[in-house]
Amino acid sequence: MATGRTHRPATRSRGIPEATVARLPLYLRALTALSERSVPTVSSEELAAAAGVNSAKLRKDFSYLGSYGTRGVGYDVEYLVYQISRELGLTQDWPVVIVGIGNLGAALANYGGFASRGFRVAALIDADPAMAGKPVAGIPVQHTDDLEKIIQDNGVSIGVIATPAGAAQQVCDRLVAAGVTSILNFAPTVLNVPDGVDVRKVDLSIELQILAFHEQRKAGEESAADTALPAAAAAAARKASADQGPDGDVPAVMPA
Amino acid sequence: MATGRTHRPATRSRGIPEATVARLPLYLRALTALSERSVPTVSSEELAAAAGVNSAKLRKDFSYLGSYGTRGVGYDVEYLVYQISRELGLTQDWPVVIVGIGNLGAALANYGGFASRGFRVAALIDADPAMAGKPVAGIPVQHTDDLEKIIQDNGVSIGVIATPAGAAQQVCDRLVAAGVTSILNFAPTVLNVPDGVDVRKVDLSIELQILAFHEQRKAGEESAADTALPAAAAAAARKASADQGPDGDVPAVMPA
DNA sequence: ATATGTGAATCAGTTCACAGCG
DNA sequence: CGCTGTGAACTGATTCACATAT
Repeated sequence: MATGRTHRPATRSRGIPEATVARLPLYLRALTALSERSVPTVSSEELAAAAGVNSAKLRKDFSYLGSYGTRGVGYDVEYLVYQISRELGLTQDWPVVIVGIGNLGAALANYGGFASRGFRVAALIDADPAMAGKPVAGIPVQHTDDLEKIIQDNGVSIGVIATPAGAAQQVCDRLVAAGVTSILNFAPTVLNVPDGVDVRKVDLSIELQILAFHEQRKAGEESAADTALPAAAAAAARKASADQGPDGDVPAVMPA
Repeated sequence: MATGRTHRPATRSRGIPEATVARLPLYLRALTALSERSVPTVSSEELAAAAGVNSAKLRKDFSYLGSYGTRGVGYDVEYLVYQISRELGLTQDWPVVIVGIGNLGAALANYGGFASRGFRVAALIDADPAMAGKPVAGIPVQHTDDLEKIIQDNGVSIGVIATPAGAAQQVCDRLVAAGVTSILNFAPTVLNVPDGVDVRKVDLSIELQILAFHEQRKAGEESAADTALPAAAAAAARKASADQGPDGDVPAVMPA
């Protein structure tokens, strides 16, 4: 194996690991903050601390983009901001549609994070005829019937789904058919999409369940889970947060 | 070196990989749907398809929980629902507070995903005195001043931060000091927490930037198919702000 | 002297492929 | 048989540690 095809051309922007891509926005945010404070340069150590990662990882990440630092000195903040922005495709304008203007959709439309950084809410779409024409975040809601036309007229390639779960796949199919190739899904459903379409999901319920898992573990670390405790011990367990062993173990057991 | 932190090879299958934990809610959702349709058993193949993963991964995941399947048959739906629920800590009640009742916080309070599965919105907290007493999703908003008391009175161990970025760390510190040990952060900030506190973040802006990265690459790839000449056809899509402009370097990226 | 950039080592997660059980 | 459960191989990500450049 490994005959041939393994070596990548060392040119930048080819083959950046997914995990690295996912951290670039984090670095960018930290750098932007530094830029606003007119900090001219930053070391991998400092920047890593600001982004909440370790410095070796950060350097490795940046090495995939190219050699943008200066040995013995650090990284030029402005220059890095520009390079990362470009790498992420933020130097261009991305029109986005939000489908499903309920509580969440409306909140997203109003969310500042959308407007910043090259993302522009091009249209809001909802299935409820009563919503049609009503402005949300200053943008009139349009009816689902016109979805395809809206996508095409605005050259939209990124769609946000904030519909109820039951409608999500259907909306997704229509978005994809109309030309959308990236979807951010807030509906609690697994979306099926053809190859070439990226889906990222944001799922509140899943995040909470993951937290609950760890929370449960903290609360009863030694008692096996064989017996489902009635567990109203949550309140009692709270106080245990104060004590944390240095290298752990021997967690306080809390009887109800 | 690194102080050989051997993961605990506990007597039983304690030590479920993080990646597996993150998928359990997905399986649970698929199983719940089957359960509602009164499907008695399901194979790893079918369930994997419903959850959007591959079947080997699913079987491996389940193997960390124990041997809950029957060879030649599959998994008992009801039984698995119970086992996964228990593993995730969903057989108990988790009171949750939401801090920051703006558009997003209100949407979260109204979100159905919260109410289901053992999570209960115990309180809504906001810094705006004008909000105090106003009901959101049927729950009166309380003022930040009372945060500590609210946490303690309700035995809250999971907090959701939906404040503006500037307030998030401060809120986080107070939550942790009051006994919260799991935080779901919607604010676009890296939170610093002591050991023993779990943070998960949900960041719209980051997700969009990741999508933009892939989107940009799709656009650029159509022409650079390794064989074709550098046709200008798809170059139109790629705005080609390729290298630094002759004059200003200042990128026109505005943060928020 | 100092901090980057990167091979090499390590660790985590995924997939394979088949033994083992119903 | 069919389908689970799992060692083994593999792939990807992280961390280490130091040569390298300023």
